[in-house]
Amino acid sequence: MRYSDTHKQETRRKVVRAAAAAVRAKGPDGVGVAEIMAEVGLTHGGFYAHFPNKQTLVAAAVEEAFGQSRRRFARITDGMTPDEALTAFVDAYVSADHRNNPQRGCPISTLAGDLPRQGPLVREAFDTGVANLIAWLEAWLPDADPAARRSLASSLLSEMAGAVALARAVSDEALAEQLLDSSRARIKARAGLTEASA
Amino acid sequence: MRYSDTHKQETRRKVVRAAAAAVRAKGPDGVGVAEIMAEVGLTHGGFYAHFPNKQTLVAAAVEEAFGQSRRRFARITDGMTPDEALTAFVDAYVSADHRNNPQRGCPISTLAGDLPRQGPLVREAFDTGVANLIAWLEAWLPDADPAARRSLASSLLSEMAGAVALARAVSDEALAEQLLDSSRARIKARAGLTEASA
DNA sequence: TGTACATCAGTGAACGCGCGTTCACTGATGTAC
DNA sequence: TGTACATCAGTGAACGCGCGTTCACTGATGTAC
Repeated sequence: MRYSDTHKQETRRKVVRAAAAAVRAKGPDGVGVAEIMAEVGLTHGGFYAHFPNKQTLVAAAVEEAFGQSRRRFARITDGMTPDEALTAFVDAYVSADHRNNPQRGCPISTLAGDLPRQGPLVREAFDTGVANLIAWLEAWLPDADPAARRSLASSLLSEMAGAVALARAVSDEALAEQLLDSSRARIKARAGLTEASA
Repeated sequence: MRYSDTHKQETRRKVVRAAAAAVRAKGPDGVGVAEIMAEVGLTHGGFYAHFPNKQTLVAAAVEEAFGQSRRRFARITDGMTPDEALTAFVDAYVSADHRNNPQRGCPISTLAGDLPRQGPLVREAFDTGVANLIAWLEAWLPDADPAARRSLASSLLSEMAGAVALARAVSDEALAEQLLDSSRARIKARAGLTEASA
């Protein structure tokens, strides 16, 4: 079967999107090539018409996952003031919904632990994603000297990613909720969005 | 070969200690039973004289890892005031040394991402370790109402674990350093240990 | 317009490999006599 | 004190399985004539 000009690119896109979800849900080493191909309705043998190896797909999946998050938040926060945007971001990130849906969430909280064991292509894609997100946060933070804003952005990202990863790691629901609630309130306070209380 | 009364228990202990290091270095699914047994000078077949299955060993390894951390910090902070102890803890936790030595570090920053995919025995051991560490931190925090102290302890732990996990995840050394430096300074400030600056 | 052909995305069997687990066996040593 | 025996921690071959990757093949369709 020969296909139209764009068919191959469309298939590749579908595979990358399926991988972006699967990799976040099960980890890079927890999903198989065959599993991802089956999700798109294909067999595993065809994989190598699109990617030289699994690592390349995983790297593309990490990029796609960062891209999805970026686009979603750009859409949601469109037209908002920096304060409103940052509030929306923190509320969405440090939330039970995010905790319960890693497959469509931020790749940082899902994949950080797997990254040290990944190949250079994957790590490069991850580095870019992290640096971009820090820059994004910086841009939303209230005025201050740039170094302090950068440091605060780093610190807030570490707490956000840590809280969500920890909330997923523990099986005690009450503990998970406490971790999310505590960090959500304190992150917003630290970003100058509300007065601290919780 | 028949062995002395305590021989079996000693072997078991060695296996668990080897597993505690290996699991933190490579993740629960990244180490094999044969690899751990070989590290103790044994062959894989003997494993099942000590453990019914791999999950049980991983759970014991997680407990052992938490125990090691707890004992080390109890030793280090012995005789210190709460402020000194907390400072020592944060400085050691959010450090390049901790980042570069996951095999003898805190299991939370290493294993959080793997936990959702682990069996109930492992998750139980992890929950206990997290709850204990939060309680430990609480006890060191300056007076305030208990709910606020608990919330602050949760929040600080999330940032510490997140910063170390992120610093390991990125391959850009400068970015890793920035993540650690930012969080270390801000965590200490938040815990009332120094005036914020970085 | 119609036809023969080349293309190449996708198929599915096969590969080598490492994994967790099983099992028949070994042999040093504590114990019973 | 000396000896025969039972024990059981540890051995190493073997198992079934799933993985990433390879490869000979297929067949629908764009293209050349």
